Amino acid sequence: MPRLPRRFFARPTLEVARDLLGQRLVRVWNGKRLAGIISETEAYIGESDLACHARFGRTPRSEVMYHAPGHVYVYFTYGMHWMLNVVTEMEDFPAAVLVRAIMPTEGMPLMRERRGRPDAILTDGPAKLTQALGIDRQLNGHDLCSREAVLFIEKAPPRPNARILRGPRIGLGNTPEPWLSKKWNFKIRDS
DNA sequence: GGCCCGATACTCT
DNA sequence: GAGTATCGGGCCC
Repeated sequence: MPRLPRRFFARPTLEVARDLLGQRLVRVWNGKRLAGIISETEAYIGESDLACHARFGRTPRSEVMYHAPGHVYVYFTYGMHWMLNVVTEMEDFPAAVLVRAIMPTEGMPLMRERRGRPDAILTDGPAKLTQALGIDRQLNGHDLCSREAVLFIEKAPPRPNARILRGPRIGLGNTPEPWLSKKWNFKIRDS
């Protein structure tokens, strides 16, 4: 299956977040493929979105969100976790989709080694999947659409039985309304 | 299944 | 100095 082209990401963030569900996230590590089907995403859109890291404008951390669509924004949080985001919309407009969960399909032995936990909880959270795939600061700013990418997203066959659930974003804590309640979280529920 | 809590270090008003 | 786009362990159903 072909890789998603840059124009896929150069669209409204909510559309990208929804359409990323069911696609295959691939990490190439030492020539081996680690992959999984994206099953949960979340949109963060612009400086006015008070849950978005660009709410303070262009800073060293948020810089990558202002880059061209198809780049990857990887950030560190809670003193120990890495989060994977895909930059969307047009260059200089800061927006991204957080990948919150994947269903593992390839390279599970290495994922198990990295996680040291049961298969059922290998990649079912944003920090779990980065640990399983070996994604950290080194990949911040990486271009998913370049020929030499070691991280990219492949178009996967449609999932006819998949239902898409929408809800509020997770873990926003003190974020004020209306941002707290925006239904910008998307997930697949297979039936 | 659920709730509570500590770990941990980086970001920025 | 405060807050954080989380996880896992301990505990209780």
